[in-house]
Amino acid sequence: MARPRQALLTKERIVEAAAALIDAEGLDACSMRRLATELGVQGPSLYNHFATKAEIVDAVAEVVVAQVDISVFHGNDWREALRLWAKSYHAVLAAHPNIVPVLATGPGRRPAGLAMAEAVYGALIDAGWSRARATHIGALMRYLITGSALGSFALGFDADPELYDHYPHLHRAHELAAHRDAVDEGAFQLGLDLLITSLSDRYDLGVRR
Amino acid sequence: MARPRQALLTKERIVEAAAALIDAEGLDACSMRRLATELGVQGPSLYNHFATKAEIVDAVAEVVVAQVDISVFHGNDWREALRLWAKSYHAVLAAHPNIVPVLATGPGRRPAGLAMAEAVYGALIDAGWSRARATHIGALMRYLITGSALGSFALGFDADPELYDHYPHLHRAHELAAHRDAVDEGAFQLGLDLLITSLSDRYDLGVRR
DNA sequence: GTGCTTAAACTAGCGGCGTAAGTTTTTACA
DNA sequence: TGTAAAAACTTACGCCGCTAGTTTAAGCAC
Repeated sequence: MARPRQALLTKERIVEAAAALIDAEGLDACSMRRLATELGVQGPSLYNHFATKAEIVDAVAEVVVAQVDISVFHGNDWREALRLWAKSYHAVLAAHPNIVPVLATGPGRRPAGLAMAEAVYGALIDAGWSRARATHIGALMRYLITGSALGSFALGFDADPELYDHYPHLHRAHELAAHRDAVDEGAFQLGLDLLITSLSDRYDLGVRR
Repeated sequence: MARPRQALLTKERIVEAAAALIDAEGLDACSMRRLATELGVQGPSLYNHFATKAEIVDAVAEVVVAQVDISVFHGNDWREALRLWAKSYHAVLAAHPNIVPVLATGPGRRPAGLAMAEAVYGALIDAGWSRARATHIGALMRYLITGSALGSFALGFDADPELYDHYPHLHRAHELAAHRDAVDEGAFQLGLDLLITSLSDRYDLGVRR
């Protein structure tokens, strides 16, 4: 087939298919040939629309980050805004866990990531935090959110019960996987609570740097 | 060459070379052929000592985690122990950043990882935290530590100043990379402080579940 | 309308990847 | 001393990202 009368591919179609493939089968499954197959096309044809595979994956990351609600930074106290944003971010990553390793390396040049950084940092600055502290708080929130999204704590423990025979306190660790949601959600909620309440305490004491 | 009079490879030599290669050039550079070359051997020879590449990488992760100081859980108050352990863990990961993605998926079946989980969880249980809360706190610490080790927050922002023209609060974001250590260390220290002091407050109030 | 440039598909192929299979030689033990 | 296991080798398979060159259609200038 040479150039078709109607283009088979668009950037949007490619990104959509890549996102679906990554969600369904993981980053490794999303090879250029496989992705092309999903789109009914040969592998190298994708290079007519993206220069590299990294650009495609980046575009997927972009649409995922764009789903995070940053409107909460308007009209809310910085504490409440931070909490709502973190929950939204966490929920988005929970819905697309396979792309998290890409996001964990930072906003890079992605508009949605930069817009999010702008919103978070701006809100903290406007609240009166020093530039250094606002940066730290932003980084810290990212550590918590991506750290929790990156690998399930509960699933990090092998399910083989015998493995824990020699670790007296871990004798029920093989049950963690069954309570995955409660464990991982509970830890995230606790972390968010602890961080925001203690930041709030400092703030109220006037310690903003 | 057939079987040599003196074995060219041992598990230890392979793991040592793999660790050095990963530290120096990253996970991607550590291919079976490349690793074999470093050891003066052909690629498939490695399979006489390890069944898969994953086993080699896992062994590297094991020796890295084994460097974390878990002796601090003996003879220290749980708060102080947690703080000292977290700093040690953080320092180890900072010294071997390229292996962090492997650790971030959890202890799996690695003895050092399990021993660490045992020490942390055991200390929290012994201090009087409920099983659920001890699990949450352990997970939370891992989120903070691996989250901060995984990707530098400071380096996550592209160095191109023009990129930030349309983000009023980010106009100095391109300078972050230059202060990478201060930013990343400051955020981690802040997070550790906030988490431990607020956990300590709850604990002192008798809220241990 | 004709001709030129560009776009978007194709096929073929390069070097690298993890790993399987089979070969050769040495070592260790019955 | 004969045999089995160990540890190196070579060869090869099917993936991978990506490049080069080809073909045909589309869009635009004159």
